[in-house]
Amino acid sequence: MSPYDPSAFPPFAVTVDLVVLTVRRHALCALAVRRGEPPFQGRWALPGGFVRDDEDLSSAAARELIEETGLCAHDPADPDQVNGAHLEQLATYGDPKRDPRMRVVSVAHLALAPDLPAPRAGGDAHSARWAPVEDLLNQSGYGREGEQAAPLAFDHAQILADGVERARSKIEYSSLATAFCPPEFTVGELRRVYEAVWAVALDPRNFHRKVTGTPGFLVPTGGTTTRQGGRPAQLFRAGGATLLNPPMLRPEV
Amino acid sequence: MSPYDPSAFPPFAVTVDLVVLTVRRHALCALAVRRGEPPFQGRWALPGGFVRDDEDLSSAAARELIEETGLCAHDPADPDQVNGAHLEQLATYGDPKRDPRMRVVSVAHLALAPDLPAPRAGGDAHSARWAPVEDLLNQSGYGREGEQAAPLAFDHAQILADGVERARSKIEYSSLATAFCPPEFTVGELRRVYEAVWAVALDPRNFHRKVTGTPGFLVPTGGTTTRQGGRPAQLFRAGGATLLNPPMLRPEV
DNA sequence: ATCATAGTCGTCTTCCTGACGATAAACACT
DNA sequence: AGTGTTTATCGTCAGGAAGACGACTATGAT
Repeated sequence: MSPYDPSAFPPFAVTVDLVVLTVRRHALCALAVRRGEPPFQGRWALPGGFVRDDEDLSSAAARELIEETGLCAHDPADPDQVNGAHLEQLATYGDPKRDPRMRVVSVAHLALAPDLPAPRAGGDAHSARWAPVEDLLNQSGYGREGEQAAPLAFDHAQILADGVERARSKIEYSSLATAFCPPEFTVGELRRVYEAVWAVALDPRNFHRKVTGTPGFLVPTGGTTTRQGGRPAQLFRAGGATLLNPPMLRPEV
Repeated sequence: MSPYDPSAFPPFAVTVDLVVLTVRRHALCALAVRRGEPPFQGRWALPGGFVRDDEDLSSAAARELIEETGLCAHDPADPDQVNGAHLEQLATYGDPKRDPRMRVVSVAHLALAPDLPAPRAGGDAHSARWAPVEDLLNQSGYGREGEQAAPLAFDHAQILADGVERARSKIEYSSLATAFCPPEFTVGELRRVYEAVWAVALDPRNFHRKVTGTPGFLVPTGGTTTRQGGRPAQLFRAGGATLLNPPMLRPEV
């Protein structure tokens, strides 16, 4: 058996699927596209597509992210950044039966983005929308417009759940929560990100002490804002630190 | 373009590669096999192989693990356990140039095993051995027998480095370090695992207080042992807890 | 002027950790 | 038996971090 013999190994299709998360209206939301073709025609799914012949996995994920969200450019110098959004590999899903058409291995990626304008549909999708992850994962619940929420296509509910769990745990020990914020943000906005992702309420005073006291997490820009009403707040940028030590503590219960 | 048209997507070969870690003689070691065929003939590589047509990724990883280490059985009830060893997906590597022969996407898995007998060679490998990860990653160093250590084949040095980093961080906040221990072990043995994986020295008294004080981490079996010389130590089994809260703290520097 | 809303600074208590002293129980010597 | 060595285990103390929460500040709305 020659190592070059193509019959020596079974051929697979390889795709990337994207869990794109953002925080809108105090809720953690994911990008979902409606499938225009069978199987699962008309059902919601995660955006994704085939990896091209000469393309790295991360490049394919960045390309799909740009296509689906309209983010403009990818800085090749930082493979984890796509125009302000964070992008990382999540996990790979390869159950032989996960796609009824053929053997497909999907390399899922996780993207965290600030609140973006309404998504544009692309590819084989009839439409795309930001949906609260709670609605997408809770198939017995109802969507925003009162429609019965059907479960996501393929194994995308599992992929989404894994992505949400990754995001929830990663903002504990890294500064990734800032990826959900615009370039300049207030402590309160950052706190609302944590509250939305973890679905908990945090004490504003202890949160303020923690994030401003962690070296390298936040850098004051000097400006202030009144975006949220109330007393004006200092504006910050994300500092250079990526790992928070000690970490943010997620409340019990 | 029909969704069933095989020319609509490029075909890939999909493999699993294994980072199998264990602790031997106070050092973190990985399983390496010597390649018997080109490319990289004669070089050390991680064990691995093609995913079969009807096989899940985790099944393929478990099969390779059993083939390479001689572990006897896989309990389908717990997909993270292979006869005492822990197995989890690590990451997927798909650079178009990572294999000079063809387009190969490799789904790397991480296995943590107690000290096993000398490995048996299998598949296309001339031989297999446990090697300190430091030797395998430090291509300018020398191996145990004084031989010049060549870098690992393909991108396996990167995969191994990622696996080691995963193991190092995961024993901080999970009870996974017990996967490096036999079914019954002492606090001292567990401490030597942490010391080997992190390559640090830990205070035996504080370590003892920490692990025995964390609920669900360790369960006393009632027995004692004198395996290491000195005063007999209590024997423990791994408790049900998987997440350690608060985590073990890795010393700075 | 008063209220509602946010932001920011402090205080107090509790818990956890790191540093390290002291004791206990085995073995290897002499 | 006695002494030293090794490892295990318990205790004490000081410092740091986090939760609970009081107090004050600066805006806009009524």
